[in-house]
Amino acid sequence: MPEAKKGDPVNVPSYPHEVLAVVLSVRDDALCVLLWKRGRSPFRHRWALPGGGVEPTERLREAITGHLAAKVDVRDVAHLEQLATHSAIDRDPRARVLATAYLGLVPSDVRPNLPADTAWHRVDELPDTAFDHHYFIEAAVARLRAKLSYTNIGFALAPPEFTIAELRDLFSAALGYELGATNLTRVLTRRDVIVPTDRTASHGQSGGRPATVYKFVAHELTVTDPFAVLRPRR
Amino acid sequence: MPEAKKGDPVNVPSYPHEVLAVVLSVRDDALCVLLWKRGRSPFRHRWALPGGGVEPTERLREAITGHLAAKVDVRDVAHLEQLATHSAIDRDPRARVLATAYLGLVPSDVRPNLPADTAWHRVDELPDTAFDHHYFIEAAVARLRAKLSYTNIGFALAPPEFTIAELRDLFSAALGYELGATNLTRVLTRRDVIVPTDRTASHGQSGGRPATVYKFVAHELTVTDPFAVLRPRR
DNA sequence: GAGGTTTTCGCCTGCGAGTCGATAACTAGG
DNA sequence: CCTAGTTATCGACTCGCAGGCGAAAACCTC
Repeated sequence: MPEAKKGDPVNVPSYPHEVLAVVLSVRDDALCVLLWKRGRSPFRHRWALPGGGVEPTERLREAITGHLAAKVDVRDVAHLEQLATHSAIDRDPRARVLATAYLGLVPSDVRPNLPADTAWHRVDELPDTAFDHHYFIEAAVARLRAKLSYTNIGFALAPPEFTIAELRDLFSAALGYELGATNLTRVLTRRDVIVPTDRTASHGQSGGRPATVYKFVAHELTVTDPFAVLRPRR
Repeated sequence: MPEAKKGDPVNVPSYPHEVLAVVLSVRDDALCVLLWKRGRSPFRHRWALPGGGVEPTERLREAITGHLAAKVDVRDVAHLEQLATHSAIDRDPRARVLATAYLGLVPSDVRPNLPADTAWHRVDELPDTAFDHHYFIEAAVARLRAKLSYTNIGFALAPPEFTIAELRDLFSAALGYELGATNLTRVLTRRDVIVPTDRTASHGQSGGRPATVYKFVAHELTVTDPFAVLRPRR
């Protein structure tokens, strides 16, 4: 319970506050979310987002990073951004708890050792989830899909290096619909989001021309300016 | 202090939580934010965002709506959306206080009667602000400017009816740069964001052809799909 | 009705998205 | 070693929308 340090005391009400993470990743050609099966009431045996409380010395981002460490190696989370804060009075039947959710992304090539009660679930076949967690999941998926179109956020879903075919499959899985490899390549290279390396991959598949290996230019989020509309005159 | 109601108690720490509002509007051809001059320490005489605590019966949105009622007529706020939650340990020198900020928009034609300690400030000439409030303001301005390009959010800044010239001035002020009226009209009409009415405005100016009066089609936020990239194949 | 002012329309440019087919570059099997 | 099969990549094309400019329209005032 924090105490006033100096000046007039702060006179705003306090509430328990938790952080949650919607960790998304592409597994087996489908966009998946990391869920954890609750062992205790309420919502016993229902699937829930990983998360927990915030220590007095932690900021929200540090708190969710700490809670995730128990599930996946922290270095596996390639991107983490705040999503939203929910405040419905009865979102937790036990007491009023405010919740701030984060969106986390894990590249498709990392295969964290998950605890027994934790598993990936396809976002298009979600089980019943605990509390209001499905709202957070929907918001996270919508945000990811939107940002795939106008940012380089794909870097957080893809392996360090990949072929165009792999990237197309990755984007198709994340977006939920098929798309053409030709155009994907042109768009992402013209925007300087991806670049070809000088190597090729024999791909292990049944023959065929070896594919050029590509990589993302940056591993921090950059935005391709949203629209050509409403640009500065002249 | 809320108590456990049923099941195992919630065991996550509590923190004072406040809501803040970044209320933006175009005044005198400039994008402005509504600020309030603090009368007490800390940050005495510095400008701060309106806001306050959250009552146990209120959700965050209801709380900020209530606090805003003291400054502007609630019906004047044409759009309200959550921005972000800040959690820096010492963002308030008195105690640790979490803060959730909202973005509010007020049409340029409404002129609320402001209390004596409250005023509009141009966002390009901000005074020193209290706490971490300038971060919220920067985020709000960036969000508004981005959304002007790919949503119909202009409805919340514009009067119910307007001419193209007025709308161009409004967008120019909000975006911070000049733009052409021709293209603005075409883009917004093609997207069905604005429609012409059957009336014209003599405009009160020094002669000239009367301008067609336009209006926004919808008064709720709608999104023009973000990009043509990465569209479904076929 | 003449001159000035402002809006609006039509035509032009250009670029990026998207498609399709042709060609390149390999593997496997005779 | 040659051929058939497979996959990747490139080039040529279409199309729709952003953006600009100038001419014409529609008013006002004197």
